[in-house]
Amino acid sequence: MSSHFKTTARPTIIDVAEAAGVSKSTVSRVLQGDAASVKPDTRRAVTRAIRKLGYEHNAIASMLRTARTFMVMLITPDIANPFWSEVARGLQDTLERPGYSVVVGNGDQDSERENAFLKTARRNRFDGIAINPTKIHRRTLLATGIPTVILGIRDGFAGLDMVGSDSFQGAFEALTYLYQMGHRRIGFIDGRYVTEQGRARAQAYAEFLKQHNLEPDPSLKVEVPFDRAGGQRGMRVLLSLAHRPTAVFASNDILALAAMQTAQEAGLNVPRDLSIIGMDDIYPTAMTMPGLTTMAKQKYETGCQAARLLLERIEGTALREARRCALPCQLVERGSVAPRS
Amino acid sequence: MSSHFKTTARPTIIDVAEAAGVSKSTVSRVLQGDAASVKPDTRRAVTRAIRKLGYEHNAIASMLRTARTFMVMLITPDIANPFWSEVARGLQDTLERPGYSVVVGNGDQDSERENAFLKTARRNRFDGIAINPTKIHRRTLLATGIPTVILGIRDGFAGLDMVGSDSFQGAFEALTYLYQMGHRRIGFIDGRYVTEQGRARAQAYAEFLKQHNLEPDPSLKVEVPFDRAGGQRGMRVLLSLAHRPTAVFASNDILALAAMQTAQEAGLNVPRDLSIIGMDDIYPTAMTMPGLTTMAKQKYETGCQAARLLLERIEGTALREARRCALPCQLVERGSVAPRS
DNA sequence: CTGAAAGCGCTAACAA
DNA sequence: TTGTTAGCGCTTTCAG
Repeated sequence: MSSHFKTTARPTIIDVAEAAGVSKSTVSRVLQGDAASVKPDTRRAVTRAIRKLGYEHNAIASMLRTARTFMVMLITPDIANPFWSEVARGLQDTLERPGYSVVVGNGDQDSERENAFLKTARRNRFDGIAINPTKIHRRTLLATGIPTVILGIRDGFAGLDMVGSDSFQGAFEALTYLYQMGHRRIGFIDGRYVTEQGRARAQAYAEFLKQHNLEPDPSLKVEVPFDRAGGQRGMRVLLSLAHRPTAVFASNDILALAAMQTAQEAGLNVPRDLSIIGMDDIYPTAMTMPGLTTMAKQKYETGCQAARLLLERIEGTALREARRCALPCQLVERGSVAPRS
Repeated sequence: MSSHFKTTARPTIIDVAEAAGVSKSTVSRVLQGDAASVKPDTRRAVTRAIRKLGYEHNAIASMLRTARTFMVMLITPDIANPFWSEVARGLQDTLERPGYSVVVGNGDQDSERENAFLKTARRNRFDGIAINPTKIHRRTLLATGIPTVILGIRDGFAGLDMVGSDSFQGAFEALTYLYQMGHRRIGFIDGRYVTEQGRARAQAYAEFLKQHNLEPDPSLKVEVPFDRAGGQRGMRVLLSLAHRPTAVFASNDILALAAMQTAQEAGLNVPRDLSIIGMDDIYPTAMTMPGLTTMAKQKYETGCQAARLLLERIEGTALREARRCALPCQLVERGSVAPRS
């Protein structure tokens, strides 16, 4: 079967105008739903002509004229990462109603790639940008001249709207929860960001120990890269300790899941022998046995909220002040944490 | 800190022309890298002016003129589904090089939503469409007049390029693998599609039984919806059988994972008491204990290949014939299958 | 309430 | 090799 698409010359607003016996301004008016300024009869005639000719509005032409594209660029490290794909979903769903499309760019923690997407956003005159910056600086973002919202709570982005999760609160509550379950010797697998960020969890850990008068034991805290191998290594280190922890908090679910797997492979029963709690609440946490207890970040909601801030900025209804919106993490109990035996 | 973005009037090609003392055509030529037809000196002068003025090419204007947008619409049921986000990644990575941006639309198995995205693609004069159609028909797609590639191997889309996985082969090999591991009594948790598709796996199951002279036992095959609850129910039914299977094949990993969890909750040891194999190879399969053995679909590669076909279609270098590309599934052994004891 | 006219910023013949 | 010219299809004053 041969493949071919109709390449008929599409009718323009002028064709419609002729067919309806009016001027193109009038057609344009009904197209824009300018209700008040077009007589019902005229409107009907135009509508009929539109349908008859199969006319389809050319958004490109109107973009050129109005300098509005209804396009938003979303830049995250990787859309295939379930965390970001959920944020993306929230952003898209919220932006869809008012008619925006979103282009997603995978920055891959790479300066050149992030910049390339920024460039596309500028060249294509996008109306907005939502970005989780890894290698991009505040100045660069401001210089685009395009309304921008930062995904994640980060320092060094003054003057830009920001929405993310309250990691400090999340980590603190995770630790407090373990404490309430009777745990006193709590390990901490700390993901090390490539960038400077992410100190919130470590600060929460320190603060937690202090508040509960727990002796800080350096051997209980292990810093690893933010991936499966890291979680594996972190757990191995903790298991090798003469005086093992009874519970472990990991900076995110990837680490926690890998840690749990590692503990199980070592013959431990989770949560009987060891409790584990993570952070983020990504898709796989419900799939394991036991399910992973975690401090859920509101990923979808983050995307929605980012979209709202961005819309206000684009439409100019926002206050001049940059806003910072930290959504709280919420405990989701699944089964990887038990009272200390 | 107040938020404000420079809203300087951007310089146009004319400003550059003036500054460089040439005509705008010349500027346009160097902008398009029309190397042969611009004297090096002139080119340099223009380049300098561009940099000096901070000129940035206006893609919208050139879209209007050239009728090319370098935009592609990707429509899948849900980008937050790890399966589709991987396909998306492949598509994006491949389309990025030649300068295309991709807008992702979440169809949600909803006719209206799918149609809305198609409409956006038309109004914005997108150059291409990649879609996994759930409620959209061939005619509608053809009528867009936009080069389109179907994601997934499906009937009823004659005349359109198509790329997906060979589910029949995948299912057949999964079953054969179980057979080779000594299993003879093999359960089948069959995901029921909303649409008519997806019979390939059931056909493979039937064919497999026949080839190996295994008596078809209706009680071993249970049809369920394609979600976690389905997998759970499927496994419960199989476990309730007087004569239980020793191995189970599930239509996809979501079902398989839920089934495995259910079996474990029932006190079975996987794979010692029961072997389980899935299909797709989604992200969480590596996170469970044991890891899920599965027939991997080449998701990323599907996206890449779809992009390639689409590019050929857009650039008109493709044959007229529609192409159908079925990528083979590959066995990934993780630990949920063991020889029959 | 409707029409005429002037572009938005760029590309692409066609001349020179 | 470069410039001139005529739009791409739409929106938006400004008149009437």
